[in-house]
Amino acid sequence: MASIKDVAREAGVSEATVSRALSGNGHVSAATRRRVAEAAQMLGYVASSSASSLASGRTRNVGIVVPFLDRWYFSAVIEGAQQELMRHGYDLTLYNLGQDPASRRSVFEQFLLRQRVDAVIAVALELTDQEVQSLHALHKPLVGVGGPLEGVRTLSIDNQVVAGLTTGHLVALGHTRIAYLGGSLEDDGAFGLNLSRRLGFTHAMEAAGLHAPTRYYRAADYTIDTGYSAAKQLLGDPAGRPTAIVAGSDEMAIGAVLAARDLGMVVPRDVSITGIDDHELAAFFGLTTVAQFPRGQGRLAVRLLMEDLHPGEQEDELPGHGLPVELIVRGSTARPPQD
Amino acid sequence: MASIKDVAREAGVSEATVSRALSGNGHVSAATRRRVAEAAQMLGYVASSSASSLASGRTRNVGIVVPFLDRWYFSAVIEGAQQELMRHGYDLTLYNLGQDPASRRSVFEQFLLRQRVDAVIAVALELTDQEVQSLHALHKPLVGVGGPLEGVRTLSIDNQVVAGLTTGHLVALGHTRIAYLGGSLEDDGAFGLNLSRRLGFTHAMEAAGLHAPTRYYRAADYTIDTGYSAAKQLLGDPAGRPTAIVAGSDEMAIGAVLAARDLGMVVPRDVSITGIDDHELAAFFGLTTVAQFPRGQGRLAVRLLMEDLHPGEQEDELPGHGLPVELIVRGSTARPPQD
DNA sequence: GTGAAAGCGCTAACAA
DNA sequence: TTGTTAGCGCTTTCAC
Repeated sequence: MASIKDVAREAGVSEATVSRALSGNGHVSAATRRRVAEAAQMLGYVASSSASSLASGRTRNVGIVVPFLDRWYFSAVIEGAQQELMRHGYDLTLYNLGQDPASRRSVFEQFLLRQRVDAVIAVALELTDQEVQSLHALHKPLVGVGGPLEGVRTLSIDNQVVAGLTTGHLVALGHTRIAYLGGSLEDDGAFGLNLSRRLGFTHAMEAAGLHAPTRYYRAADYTIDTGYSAAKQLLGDPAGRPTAIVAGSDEMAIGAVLAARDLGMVVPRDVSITGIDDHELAAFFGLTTVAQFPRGQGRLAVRLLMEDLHPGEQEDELPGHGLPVELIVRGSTARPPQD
Repeated sequence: MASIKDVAREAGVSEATVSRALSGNGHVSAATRRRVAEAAQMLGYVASSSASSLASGRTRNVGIVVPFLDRWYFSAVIEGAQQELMRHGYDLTLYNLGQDPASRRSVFEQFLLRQRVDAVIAVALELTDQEVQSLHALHKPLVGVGGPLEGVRTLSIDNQVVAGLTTGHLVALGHTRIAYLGGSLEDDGAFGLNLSRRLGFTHAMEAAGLHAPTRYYRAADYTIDTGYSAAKQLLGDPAGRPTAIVAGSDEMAIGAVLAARDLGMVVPRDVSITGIDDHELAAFFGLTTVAQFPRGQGRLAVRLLMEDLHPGEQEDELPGHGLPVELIVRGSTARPPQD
């Protein structure tokens, strides 16, 4: 492995100059810069990140903490963050909390403290006060994605608005008997996510002068599976069943679509169904939904961090809290059956 | 941030002793070790990874290179690897090749060369010769998961065997008109994955004295979407249609299940369908499939690396090439219709 | 614009 | 078993 010393010798300059020329910090004449660049290229020199980190105190690495990996939303956020980090020459180190409490603890008490990262992105995390403390104690730039953390800047869509959008769409189509399929309020650890979406539904209904009876509210836990079961309950009894279902996520909506089909119903002729997310499967199932853009959220989180890490280099001002969302109308919604 | 010097002072020993006590390298008396541990605990000391890396040449970090993130298989492998790495006190840095050629190049020419990782895991990568060269040029332990790389140890299931398993299952049920739905042979970049699975099917058929006509071979590209279309073609014509479909992946199989339903067929009464993977959705669709265990593959990859990185510490011998697979029989397969 | 030199915080000989 | 010492390879003052 060629070292900075080799490059210096090859280019006929001091190590300090090589460092300056390659990093862009400090003034170097154009000619020297070129000579150094050529020497580095020739020798295949790439600065050792540990030496550089130790000397400068910057690691060019960002940590991302997630509660799961194998869900569409999380991997999309990670992908977006990674892409943007790479553009800035940063690496991404992954901390997955998982379900094991011991490993969870060690993330906060060991891994994040090793001075390996310059900043941290926390994705949709539900943390104890102490864990939030640990994050703040790092004294490093910190940004949350997808869920508010005590005293942490967070990128989050307005869940109430989002649920209102799909509900409003159905109301506009003429539906009056609309049911809501969402996360349970009992274990709404996820930052009031369940509550916000449900409130968005209820408010949009009220705004239209409508009211959903209690039995039209069904709980499921964001999987196709539980969405399927809940929807079967909802649609099983032909008398007084809803003509539309607002689901709190695409997975639950897909479950509802499949449940309707299994009951011999045709979507959207017999029942309209909406989701939230624009999940990768949403298009296949022709689901009307509200897209949020997790990849963009990951990218944006990185941009915010870069603003802290390299002040004055931002290319453009960044949007604040209201992240973009978009109602995507597909084939799963239509006017209610005329009976 | 407390440094090793602070701990040394607090514990009344030299820095070297602190290092030895905390890292476990070198002999330290039990009493000293305890004192050092207490001092470290008290001061909240965690060794700086860059300083430690620079001095020791070891980073306690492993790089994982993947072509995508947002697919079930990859995130599962990553999750498994991450878990196991954490057990060993290692971090995981993520390199996603993505579709942009420039970023792809910089992974091999910049990022991996920064001495940030002790070893590399390459997941289902299709690399150019030059890229493989770059990996070898790192002179670091290297292991592939899910696809052979020139001169790299690789963990891979036997795709031919796997396809043979599902085919054999259908044959045993009495099916004779069996179709194959798999990746196209034209762009079989994925290490002959498409070819191997198809061969597994063909051989199992031959072994049973059966033969599938050319029109029973249909190409799709591992998505629900394309599986759906291909299956519709296969099942659309009631005359001479197959009684069973062997799909080369669960996604394609799920597409086939949905296509059959849309054609008014009942699975498995009218047609049996099998997949490969045991994807997270397989259980919901009642899919008979062959499970491979990507999480376990990620874990195993790490174990192999740890054997190189810390020789003589392995807890148990590791299995070699034949990774475990298991035929999972669910409701999507049954005896063929009696006509 | 460039060089000399100190030092980032740790580990690993080597001595004792 | 423990301490002393010399780096690891870079960055960053401070001179010039």
